[in-house]
Amino acid sequence: MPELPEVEVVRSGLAPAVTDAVITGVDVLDERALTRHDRVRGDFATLLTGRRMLGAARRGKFLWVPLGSVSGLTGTGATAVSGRTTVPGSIAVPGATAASDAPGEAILLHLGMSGQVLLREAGTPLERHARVRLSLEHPVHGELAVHFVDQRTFGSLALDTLVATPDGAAGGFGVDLCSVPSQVAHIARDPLDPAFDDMRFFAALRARRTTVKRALLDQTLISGVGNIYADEALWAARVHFEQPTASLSSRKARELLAEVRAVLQKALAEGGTSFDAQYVNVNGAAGYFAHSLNAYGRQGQACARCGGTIVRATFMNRSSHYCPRCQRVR
DNA sequence: TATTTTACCTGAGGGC
DNA sequence: TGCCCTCAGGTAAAAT
Repeated sequence: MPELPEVEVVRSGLAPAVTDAVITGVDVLDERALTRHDRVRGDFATLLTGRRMLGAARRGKFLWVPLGSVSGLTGTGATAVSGRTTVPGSIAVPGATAASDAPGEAILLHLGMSGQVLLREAGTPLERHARVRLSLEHPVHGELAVHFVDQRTFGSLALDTLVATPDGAAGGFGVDLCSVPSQVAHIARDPLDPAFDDMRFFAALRARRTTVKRALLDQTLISGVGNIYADEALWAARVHFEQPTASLSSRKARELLAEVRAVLQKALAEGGTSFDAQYVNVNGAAGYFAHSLNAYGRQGQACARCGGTIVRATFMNRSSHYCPRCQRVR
């Protein structure tokens, strides 16, 4: 499932292909892929066509592509047929940097449960669950296509407005701009973000009247952590998933945050976690971190640390995996 | 206001 | 073989 490492793998693969590319066409194959897009702003395809992409950024599990101004050719021939908007002719503007390129908008993207962003050569046949296709003209790589593929349709794209970050730091990983899409503004920074405030996180943990795994999954407290890496970090820190946050000692809270960072970084180094075809990088390749899991999905198997048996418990209508011998509520 | 629960969604896999 | 049911889980809205 796409959590921070998987989304970062997608971002880093996407960035070189989209930076300075111009969107020459947008195919919306399934409107459900645009549930985050506010139709009042206008038609998604029309709004995007002719825009220049300035890079690829990420905070937690959210991705966004800041956009430059509409190219000079937009409005000279953009057509929309059955959801397809196309600007005829070459509209690549390599190296163009106008004052109007100040990014005020971005393509927002969330992979949901099963979303994939695939980088394809122009004309590549669409995948079975392809929802949106962006056709690009890149000054170096030429014609490219970005396919947004999503089996369960929990993922979504939108054109969103960028808003300033309250702390004045860069909005996310991959950009220097001190702004984030409005739909990401309420999401906390992720623990790999240099601007993540450890002390603020610890204070929030103490103030919450909840349990530790709920807190780790709360994207307004710390972003990027999902069910898999929450279980792994809790296992590594020897913390039970139902430990009340207010009862965590300062030392244990620091240890837990360190383990969250460690597990995310290790997963990132291994290309993310793939259990099936639901997570792949922009080239369609799977990650290897599933081989390194110590708790998630290992119910009935021996704990690698103490030899106890890993248990799967029901938690928030999903699952939680832990070792009852070395992860106890204290 | 803070926290918890539910809806959304599709395909794989198991049981009959 | 085919049908039905359960399960997976991130986000946001609804409920408590």
